[in-house]
Amino acid sequence: MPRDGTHTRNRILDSALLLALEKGLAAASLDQVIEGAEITKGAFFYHFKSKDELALALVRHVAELDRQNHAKIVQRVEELSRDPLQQVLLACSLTADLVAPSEPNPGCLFASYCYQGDLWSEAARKICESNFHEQAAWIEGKLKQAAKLAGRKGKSALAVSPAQLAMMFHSVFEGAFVLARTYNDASLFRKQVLAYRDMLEAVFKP
Amino acid sequence: MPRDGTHTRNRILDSALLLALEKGLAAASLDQVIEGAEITKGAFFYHFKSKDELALALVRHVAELDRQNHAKIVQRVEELSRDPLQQVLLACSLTADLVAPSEPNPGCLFASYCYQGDLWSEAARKICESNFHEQAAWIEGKLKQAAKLAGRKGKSALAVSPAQLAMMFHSVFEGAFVLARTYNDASLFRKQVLAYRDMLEAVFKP
DNA sequence: TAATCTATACCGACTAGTTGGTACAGTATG
DNA sequence: CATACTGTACCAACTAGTCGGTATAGATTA
Repeated sequence: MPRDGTHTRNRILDSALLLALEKGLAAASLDQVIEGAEITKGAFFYHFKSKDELALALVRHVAELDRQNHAKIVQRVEELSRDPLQQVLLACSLTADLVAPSEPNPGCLFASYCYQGDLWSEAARKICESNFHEQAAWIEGKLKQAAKLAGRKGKSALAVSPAQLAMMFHSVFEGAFVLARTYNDASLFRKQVLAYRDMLEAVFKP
Repeated sequence: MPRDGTHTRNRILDSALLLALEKGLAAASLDQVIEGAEITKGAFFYHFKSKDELALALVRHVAELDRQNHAKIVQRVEELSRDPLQQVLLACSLTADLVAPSEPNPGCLFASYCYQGDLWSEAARKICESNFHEQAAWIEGKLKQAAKLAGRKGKSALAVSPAQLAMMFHSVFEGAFVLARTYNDASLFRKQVLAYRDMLEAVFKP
């Protein structure tokens, strides 16, 4: 099938993502990316004109997958419940299941990039920020609705603002990966995301 | 002052730390470390026999600073309050002040290492794990005391276990750095750590 | 329908520069 | 005289990136 290059392109992206999560894309040489994709140097430079371009294409690729995943979770959660707080709690549970405990290098490409100055271009940063913001805005909106509902039932102000709670989702999400790697225990990711969910519930429930 | 080599050694460590937080130590060349330390190649290899050895010495160095800092916070906090929950909350506040909002590259060396496979040796991992564990164990102990105290006053079980709450400190701590870098806003670190504190309080208070 | 042309997809040898690391002769200090 | 360097020259291995060439599929032409 010499006509369709998307197959090769995707192989390159897959290989690069694997290496990026294992050792960081900056530390991975093009030769390693090429070897992983089982192609040749010529093929690589046919699809990407530089390593920087690959790096940017990779964040774009991952950001798109992340966006789709979030959309799927939102859709699923809207089907499962009408209560905004329950929707957020369910979304946390679904996110916790995202990472299989057997995964060898659980991690987030965004975090990997942001600790590697060379790849952390303004363009890459904006892509990550945009993804974070979109998801945080969804959570924040739901939590504001939940706060309003709780208010009608005669509740006092929240201990933490919906905006900070929403952002904390990503703090815990990203931090949980660091924890999992540091303690060498992939199951910690799941546990921490679920702990965040329980904490969220506690802030609203009482 | 040719008798004391610790000065030069510290200059190398400082230069390496700066570069590690800016672009990752793997991406930083020895020539850059040497230039930053304002020494020569000869001097570098007099003190460290390889880049790997520098990397390990650097985690050790940072881990020691971190340990000292934690000890200082614990001491300060024990002076300020006798209540275990208040002690933890105060410790969070002091930690939030750790990072100046003007800092150019706020971040954690441990997180930087753990996303750069080459540096993430088992030795380095254990050093990070040990630091994390020591601090989490302190928080967990305090929270268990706090839970017991609250129990005497007729409280029900906690929404989240002290162990998970204690680990979440590092999740939020590490995640907050990623957030600060992604949103390009160093003040987010402080806000997230304080939000964690408020959430902790909410879990215990009601 | 065979010959020619064109674009896409890919190969792999090659190069110029950088990397971590070595070697070693010299110097200043306590 | 040992310690703590400076300075420079050097090396093999690796790096990103280049370049001329090839194979194939499909459209155009004779």
